[in-house]
Amino acid sequence: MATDKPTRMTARRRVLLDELRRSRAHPTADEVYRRVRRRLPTISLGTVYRNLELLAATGAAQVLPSGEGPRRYDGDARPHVHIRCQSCGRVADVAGEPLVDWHAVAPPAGFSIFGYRLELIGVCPRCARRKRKRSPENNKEELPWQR
Amino acid sequence: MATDKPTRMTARRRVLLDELRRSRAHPTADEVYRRVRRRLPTISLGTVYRNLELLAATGAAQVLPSGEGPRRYDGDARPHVHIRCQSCGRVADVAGEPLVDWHAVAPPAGFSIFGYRLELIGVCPRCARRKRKRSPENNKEELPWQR
DNA sequence: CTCTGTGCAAACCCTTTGCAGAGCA
DNA sequence: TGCTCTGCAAAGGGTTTGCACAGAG
Repeated sequence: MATDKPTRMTARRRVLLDELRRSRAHPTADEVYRRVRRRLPTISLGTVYRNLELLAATGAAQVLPSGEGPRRYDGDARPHVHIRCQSCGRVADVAGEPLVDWHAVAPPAGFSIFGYRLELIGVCPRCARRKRKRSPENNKEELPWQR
Repeated sequence: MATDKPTRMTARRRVLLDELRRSRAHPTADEVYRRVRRRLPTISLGTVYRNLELLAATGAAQVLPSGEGPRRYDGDARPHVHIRCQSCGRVADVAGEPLVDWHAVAPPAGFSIFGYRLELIGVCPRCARRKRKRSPENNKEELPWQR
């Protein structure tokens, strides 16, 4: 279950976390799976899901707060802001905390606010280039596990 | 397809939009479906999905920006902030724009920023009450289409 | 009359889960 | 040894889609 803490540091767990930390690509479970199979050819996708959730639950990694498409994971558990490419879904880290100030907002009666989810939206270099060259249509591109 | 504009105002389209506008509950497609069947008992869930996406694409409605769980729709297309209940997923409107200032942030080289997705996180009155009464466990509650 | 909209059901994508055997402490 | 972890495959939730017929303009 997602809320149980891992009690054992197994080989798969270690490799999974290592690969996640090596990547700056904020990969999906499937992308982690494909990459980690180089080192653990018999690992199963279910194990990848279980361990990513487990690592996130223990604070060793984090799940990206929402966004369209498949869930993305980040081996850097420190709180930081992300930017997501509108056209391909690629996610990158952003340096510097954007200012979010909600002291002037009025939540509906009875609601208490204790945080927020923020994600910047933009266009990644690759998609910007592609759009300039090709026609303004064709906004799809798959997201390879990069670096 | 999601990017085509509707060219005909059909009865189902009209009723769907009407019900969506009547609700303040930011319903999921399935919740819209259940409610709209009172007026259109033979409507199909597929039609609800198609039309909600279509209405959002034309600007008559909006899709809530991300969040866990099923997609939610809003009959009020004007930009405004939402707060989501951490324990039950219920969404409500927030009055007043929180300040988000990203001029001091540094996007990765080549990225251009053109917006953000922000959602406040909190606890709704119902869940706050439930937690006070019952034990601190048991965080699930289903989300009825309310109001 | 033509072309879009719709119901139906199957397909799809992503994620979770039950089970029996493998492996860590 | 005992309890967790894992692979496998099936199930599950939410959403999309192909098809043939119904309906708007």
